Amino acid sequence: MSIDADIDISAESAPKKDIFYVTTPIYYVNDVPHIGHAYTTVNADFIVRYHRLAGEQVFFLTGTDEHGQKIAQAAEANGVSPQEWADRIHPRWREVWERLEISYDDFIRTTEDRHIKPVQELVQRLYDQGDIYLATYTGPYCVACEAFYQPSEIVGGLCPIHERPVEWIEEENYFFRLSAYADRLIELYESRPDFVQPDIRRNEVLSFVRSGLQDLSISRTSFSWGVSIPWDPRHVMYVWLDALQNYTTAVGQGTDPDRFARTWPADLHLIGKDILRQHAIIWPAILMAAGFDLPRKVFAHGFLTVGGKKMSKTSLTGISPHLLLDTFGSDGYRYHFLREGTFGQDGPFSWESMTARYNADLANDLGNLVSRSLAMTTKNFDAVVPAPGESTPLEDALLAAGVLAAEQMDERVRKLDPAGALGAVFEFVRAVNHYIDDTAPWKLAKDPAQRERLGTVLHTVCEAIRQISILISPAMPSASRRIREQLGIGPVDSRPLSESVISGTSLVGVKVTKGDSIFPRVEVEKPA
RNA sequence: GGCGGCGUAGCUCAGAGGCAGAGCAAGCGGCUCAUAAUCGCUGUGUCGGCGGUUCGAUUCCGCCCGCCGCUACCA
Repeated sequence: MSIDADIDISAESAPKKDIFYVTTPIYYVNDVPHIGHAYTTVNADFIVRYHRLAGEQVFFLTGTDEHGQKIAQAAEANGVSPQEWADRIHPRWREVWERLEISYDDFIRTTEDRHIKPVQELVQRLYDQGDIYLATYTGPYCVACEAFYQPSEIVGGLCPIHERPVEWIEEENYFFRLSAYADRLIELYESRPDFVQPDIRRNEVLSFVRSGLQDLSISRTSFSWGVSIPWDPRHVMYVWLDALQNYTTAVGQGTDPDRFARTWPADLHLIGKDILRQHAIIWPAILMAAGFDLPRKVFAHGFLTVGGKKMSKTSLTGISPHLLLDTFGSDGYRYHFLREGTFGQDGPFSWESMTARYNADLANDLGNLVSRSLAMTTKNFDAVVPAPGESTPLEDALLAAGVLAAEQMDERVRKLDPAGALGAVFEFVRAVNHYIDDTAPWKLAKDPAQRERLGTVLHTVCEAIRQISILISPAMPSASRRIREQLGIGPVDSRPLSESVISGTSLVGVKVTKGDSIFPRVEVEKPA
């Protein structure tokens, strides 16, 4: 026990993990952003903003993956160097994230020194300890995929994905001993069922690993646009080996031990289901080899479908985030992709359903609630929130509904159910509209004897809108801000919802300003 | 072929061994403060098909039909 006590003392001085760390994938600068990318990032931002709102310390990372053959090819086709190409494309991503109000704390680019150096150090270490070895690999290779295939997969000499001829390549490659980690990976999935979520993805990963793992080819000599292998510069790293490490290099891997200790492991790697294997198998194996802690959770969401079909690249790029942003704004955009469908499963996307949902929930229910409430406050009390008189069971019930919404939201965000979380908030919005109908303040206003009662009702409504402005802030930061401006109050505090939502009568005497509609209705016609 | 998932109201989806649910859309009514808004009321569903276990299954099991995912490196 005395030995333990000594350890405790030293542990006390060492920094401990105290930051909630969320990542998105880093996006390939080969592509311009489409709504699928934004789907991942918007959901991550919602989760992050919620945790910040609840008063937690958070670190939110996104970025761009800038190495690999496809980028070299794209650069060449455009007559510039790969680095120039990456420099030119990567702002396209930042622009979209700006417009979508993505509150990332850091944006990492894999071509930055702060990334490359620690990556090389770690890979060198894995080589030195025997996790990486040299071997000759021969097989069919698709340039577009940047990947070798199993001979059995090649149909008629064509790549199964791109349907173009594969090249038969013999290459001297470095390999990572992925197979050596199979047992530990299986143990990981079994002992921590939450590591890979949803369950269906966990099952896929588990059965894949159980079927046996081959070692992973982690270097290329056929092109040079990548992080070079430090002990053998003829080779550059396979993009995933480089890219995955963004999650650790961004938080101090090999450069800032204190920061690393406070941030790593990631609490959540949010990804699309297409890159599940890299995150659920390769990445943990690399981390095991490196001796780092493993992420707490890898969550793979589903894809958007269009017209009931899997979204193709062409249909995806056909729907630009900018087009939707022009019509619905960042709030409408974010709301739709958080609220519609079940996170984790594939879900349909259509302009019609997005418009319908926007008008029903945002314009009619919430926007109009703000509008009617502030109009009545303006008309009856010179735009100053009145002091409440005695409350009735109606007020008590509404207060309880607000508290319930906050509780349910908390529970559902932590279960990674954004749609459910917002569902709870909008149930409260409906309850407030209902309350106004029940109390009929426009009738009270006609009877001078009911002046105090009218004050109670309008105070209660304004207070409820204040609560709503807090609850929607992770989903719709701009709308939250605009509502609070009209209410005459400042930005949302960062503290537990139980405190901020239930904070009583702070609005009395505040001057409100009925401004522009928070959510103007959108016509159904889709722009050409 | 192997492993797994899905099939519930017009649409998107919840659900659970014991009287079938929500939101949207639709219809009717109320109200008039508000963004033709809000509030109330109203449906129809052989809960994919056929068997089995059970006092009782849409929920558990088997088979079948139809979609889909994974099966070595595409958000």
